Amino acid sequence: MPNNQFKKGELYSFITGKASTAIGRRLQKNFKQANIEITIEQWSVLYHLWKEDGLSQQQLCDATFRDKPSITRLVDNLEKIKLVNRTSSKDDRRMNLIVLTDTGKELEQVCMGIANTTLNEALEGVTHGQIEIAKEVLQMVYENLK
Amino acid sequence: MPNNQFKKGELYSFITGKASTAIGRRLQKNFKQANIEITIEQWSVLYHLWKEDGLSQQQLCDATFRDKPSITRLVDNLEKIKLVNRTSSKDDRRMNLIVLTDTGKELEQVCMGIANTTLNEALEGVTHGQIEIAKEVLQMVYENLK
DNA sequence: GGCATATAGTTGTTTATGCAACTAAACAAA
DNA sequence: TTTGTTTAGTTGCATAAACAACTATATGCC
Repeated sequence: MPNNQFKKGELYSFITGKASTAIGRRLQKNFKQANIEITIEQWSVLYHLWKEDGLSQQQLCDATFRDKPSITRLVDNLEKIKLVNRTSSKDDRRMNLIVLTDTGKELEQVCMGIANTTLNEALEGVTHGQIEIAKEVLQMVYENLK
Repeated sequence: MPNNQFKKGELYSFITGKASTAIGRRLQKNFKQANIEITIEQWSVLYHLWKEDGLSQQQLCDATFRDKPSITRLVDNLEKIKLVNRTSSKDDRRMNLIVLTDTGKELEQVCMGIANTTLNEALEGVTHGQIEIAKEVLQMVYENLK
């Protein structure tokens, strides 16, 4: 992909990822309107726990593309608002298994509903084919830089 | 775009924007390797000043999709490392015009080179057609949520 | 001119990120 | 068993984001 195929202005949109930023902001706003007081970062952790409860912090790092300090502090804050608990693993005492509280579990339905609504707002007028290609490109970019 | 066209796992990539995050991190790393000590957020401000020097903070907000406090503090930090100066406008004394220092101007060549290289790394193996569609989708998402 | 309103920018607070340095447990090799 | 290495997680520090509340200047209207 030679340089000269890009105009500077186009380059910028890619790097700063304004579209995904916009989705994140909208999601946060939609959570707030539903009186759900969690950040999108917290949501992204909960999202993986809803799929599989009791993940270790390291597994959450891999799943959310965050580093260990970020997960430490996100889990700190999720514990503070009583949505998850740390329980140290019996197999390997180095590991914390992060387990949803009942309140944490109860949030899944409504949060995933809001996430779906938000995505539909974001993708209005975009065809299924376009979405598939966009996903492919994003995935390739991610793989290239891994 | 009905809900059932999305699997949950796909939804997630869109919202968290891991690809653009990855590009940002790589860019930062490439700057660091070239001994350029600026953040990608600072770069995104400089980028617009290189295109047009003497923008107001409000213009930088619009250009970078950031809010006013964010720009205030990015300009604070850019002033601290002596890459820009605030000069209050004579036409409208409410406005600060942000002007590149000589050092700030000198960074353009090498920084834009690194940005281009980074983008080429990121987009290796992605066709021009795919990129065009991805850009369209991101633009539509942004417009939908504006 | 004087008052209401809009606009430009700043400050405070909470949350999150990235990096480096750290502790503690597990594991592997001699 | 002791020594060195890897792995899991935490802490400290600087930078940045989002939101609300604030100051100061400009503008529009009577």
